[in-house]
Amino acid sequence: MTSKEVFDNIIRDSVSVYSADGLKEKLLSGRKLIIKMGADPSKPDLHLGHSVVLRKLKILQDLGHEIVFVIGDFTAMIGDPTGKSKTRTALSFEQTRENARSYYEQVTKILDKEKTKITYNSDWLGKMNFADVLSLCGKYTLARIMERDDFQKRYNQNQPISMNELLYPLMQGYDSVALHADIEVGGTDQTFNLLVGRELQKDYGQPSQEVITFPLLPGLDGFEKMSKSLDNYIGIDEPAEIMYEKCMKVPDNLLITYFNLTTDLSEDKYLELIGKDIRAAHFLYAETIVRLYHGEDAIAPAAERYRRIAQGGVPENIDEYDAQKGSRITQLLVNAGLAPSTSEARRLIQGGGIKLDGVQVSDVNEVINKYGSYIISKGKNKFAKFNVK
RNA sequence: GGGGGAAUUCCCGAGCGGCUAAAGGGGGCAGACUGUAAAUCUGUUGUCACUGACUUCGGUGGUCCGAAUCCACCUUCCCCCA
Repeated sequence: MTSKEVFDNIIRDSVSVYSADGLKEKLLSGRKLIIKMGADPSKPDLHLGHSVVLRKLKILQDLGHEIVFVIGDFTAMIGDPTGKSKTRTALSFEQTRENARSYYEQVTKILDKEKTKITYNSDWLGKMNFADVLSLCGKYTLARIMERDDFQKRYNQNQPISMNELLYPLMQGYDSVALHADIEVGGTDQTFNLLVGRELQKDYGQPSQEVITFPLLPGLDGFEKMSKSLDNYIGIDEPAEIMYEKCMKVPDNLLITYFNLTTDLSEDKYLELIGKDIRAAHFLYAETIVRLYHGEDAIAPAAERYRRIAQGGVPENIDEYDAQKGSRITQLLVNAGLAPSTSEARRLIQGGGIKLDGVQVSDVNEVINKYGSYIISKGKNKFAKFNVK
């Protein structure tokens, strides 16, 4: 793609660009641009939601621009700005480096290893003294900070907002100053923070970065945005067969969105199929995603496994556990992680959700009293094999 | 600094001395129906050695035969006044 084509591509697929003229000018200038993207320093589990932005970064990278990830290790030391988790523990230095390594590894499943750079915002934020901080704070006003919708919401609902949280956008914005970023990209939920960077650069006498926001991918539940903690995600690191299975679970009404945001297929390849045979369209989607992250060879085994389970069969390669003769089924369920407690295991049996070698278990006290191998299943697609010796 | 309110199980939220492992909703899990989708209906949702026992209602200590419910102190949050 040429710079012009990339520009058109971005304009088409982004939600907003601030400003489009500025972006066009920078892309056509022929300069090597510094493109920033912020990254959470907690243990990364990148999923298809992240891939939406990463895939655009790849296009920019292919044009020769420099992609810089900012690991927010300094910001993480202070706490969680969303107010959701009060108990998030501060990460140690070693943890942040370890997580960054893992982040880099996942990110380079999409991006070019050589052309991708990782930085840590503690490098500059950690060196600022109180006078520097005051000077930074002086460049912004409370009213402007309070424009951020989650601050506003929490304020109106009488939820606490601590002072350091108010500084979050400033810190993230200052990252752009420190990097001399030309462009910053992120999901639409990041809009406010990204724009603060734009303002701050101006205040520090730099040209303002261009900000591009991309749509958030809805999760498999069809309501929330895709996220690890809500367990509604398809991870880019997951085994092919899990990916395949999850792709089949994408809600029907979101399949177009998923095709659009996470694959390279052109609309004519899937729109008609979705209208005609939604199930076939799901298969196409699953194949496309598995091909993208695991290659052509991974498709057939994953599809085979899926089909077997869909027909009520038991897949190959399920987790195996040793068991003692006389063990209760409830205990085995806990051992295999199919139930978090024996109480839950009992409920599952009472609810008819547990099968032993394909036969529904009806007695919560049922015991395995013969030697051999047994397959216990929970629901339609969770299995564990037990070898009783 | 002064005054007033609040803290309940994953979340929201009822309960205000025994009938309370704690209403109701959301979410989760399982069952039926299906395409391992959605919608709908049903069950379930503290733990365990499970017809019983144990631990839970911000924390500590008390009153009482008995406390999520009453008292004292502490912690955190919100509101109003300054």
